[in-house]
Amino acid sequence: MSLSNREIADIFARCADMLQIRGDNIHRVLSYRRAAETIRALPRDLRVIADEGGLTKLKYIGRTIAAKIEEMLATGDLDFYQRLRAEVPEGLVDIMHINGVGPKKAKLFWQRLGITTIAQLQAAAQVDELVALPGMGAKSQAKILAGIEALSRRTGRASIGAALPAAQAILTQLLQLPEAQQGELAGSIRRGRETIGDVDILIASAAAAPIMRKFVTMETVARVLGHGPSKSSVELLSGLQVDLRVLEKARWGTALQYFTGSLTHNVKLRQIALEHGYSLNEHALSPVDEDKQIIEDAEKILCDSEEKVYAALGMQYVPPELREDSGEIEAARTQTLPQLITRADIAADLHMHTTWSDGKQGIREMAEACIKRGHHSIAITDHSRSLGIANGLSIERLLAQVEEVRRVNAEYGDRLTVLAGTEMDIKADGAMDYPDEVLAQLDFVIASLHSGLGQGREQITQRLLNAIRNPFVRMVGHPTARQYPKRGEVAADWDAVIAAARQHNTILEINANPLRLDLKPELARLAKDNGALLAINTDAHRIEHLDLMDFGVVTARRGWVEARHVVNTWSSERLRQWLSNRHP
DNA sequence: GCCGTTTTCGGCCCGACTGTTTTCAGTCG
Repeated sequence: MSLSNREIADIFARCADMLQIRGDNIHRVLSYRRAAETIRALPRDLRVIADEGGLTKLKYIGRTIAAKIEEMLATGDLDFYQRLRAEVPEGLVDIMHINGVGPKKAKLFWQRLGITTIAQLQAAAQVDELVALPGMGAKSQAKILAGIEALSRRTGRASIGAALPAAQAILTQLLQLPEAQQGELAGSIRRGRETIGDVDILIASAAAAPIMRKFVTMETVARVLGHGPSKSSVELLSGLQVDLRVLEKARWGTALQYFTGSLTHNVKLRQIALEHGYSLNEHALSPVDEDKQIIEDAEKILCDSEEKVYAALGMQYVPPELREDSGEIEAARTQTLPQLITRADIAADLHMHTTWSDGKQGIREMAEACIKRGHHSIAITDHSRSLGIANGLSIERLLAQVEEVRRVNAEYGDRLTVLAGTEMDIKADGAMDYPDEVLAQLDFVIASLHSGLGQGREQITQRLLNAIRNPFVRMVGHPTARQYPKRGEVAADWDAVIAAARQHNTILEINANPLRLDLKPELARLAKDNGALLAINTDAHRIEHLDLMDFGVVTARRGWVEARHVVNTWSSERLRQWLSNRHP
């Protein structure tokens, strides 16, 4: 049996943890961890890349790790991993993920008390066995117990759709304090990642204490995890962890850059700083000598904006969404970063539902709301007849809706173009849910996967290709069908899907709903690099959902997407023109 | 174990907080 990208990444991550517990060279440990991250973010199947002989061209994958990938692809297992497991009990990896426990403590519990599972550790803590260990005490033991409880409460990472409003609410509260001069969200939320581990907030102020005090006493705080003069951490009642840092306004640029990350982006930036003769940290650029030691009495460069940090390193300003060490550093050094799409470029929304199927508002209400949001065109795309649970439209109802849409469209004249469409199911057997003669009467046909999502790679790929090749299908909706945290993405040959989409001029959607964000950034980037058209749509089921567009735009930006790649940035005229041509 | 606009060898980011310590190790981001 063969292993998926995800499973291979997990095995490397576990190897890294076990190597670290064993006490191996930390840089060797980091190599495995970086390789795992590379594989996790990969938009393509490792097997395909391996067959092309391209494994060692991937970031942080050299000859040794490539050989291990080959072994896993061929045998479904990794001898190196099995040997590590024989040496280091695997339960220690879980123990290491308890907040406050690292590799050293995990090893200590194992070697002194024979503990190899979280349950054993919890039991030992409950009968005060940990306090006697070197470097441990009553507080450490209590912290570990709390950490175990937190781990069981934790449902994993929060969706950005849930985390962003919570984070903004806290930022707003803190900015109301007279001592707060400036504030912003940092970390993965600022980079627009689909899921958020914890929230980072930065405030500029000359007086940190009152801001920290306010932060740790907010009514949404469940417990205070740390409380120092420049940094505090809390866990909210919702389980979300929030970190706050307060700093001088003069150092705002270095601090915001530092705390926005990502880790690997920052590591590279620091290396570039050293090439320029500076040590870069959250406080300043500090001149260094030949041994890379900071020259104590030399004058440091303070940056009050991120632009100044990048400029000091001879680089273009890198938008936060690109800071993932996926080529943006190199592009910024050669002044060749893309001109990323912005919310202002979006002029249409081509995927939304109404009361005809499972939406909450009628066609006119959605149309009015879209005019308010500045769109020149929308597509009404209710569910098709197979999706009974969503009140999908029979052919008769669909044709009645088309008439209704035509009337509404006529009423709006030049103010708004309302396209008659459908979000049609790609059925489990690969057939389209409406016959071609019905589809021919529509302006905009979306085809989406809603059922049979557990099928194998070949079958799913074939279903997507059927849709893409259908002459009436204009777009594939939420192509991977993932829904966070309910289900992962379907397995498919995305190279083939994207190539067909390009050949047949079929749009691939970036669905803006924060639970989907599908295509994900890596696939969106692959799609635009290979010449496929994209659209960013809200899939709104009610008026408020129309405002989720920002999440889609951020996801597109993370995929290096420019306005020219996205159909719903086009003018009304160009869109009409494009739709009037039957595609090949 | 990876990587290379000084390098195929010798590096690999660095500061804040906590708890246990009397000057520091471990953890975290």
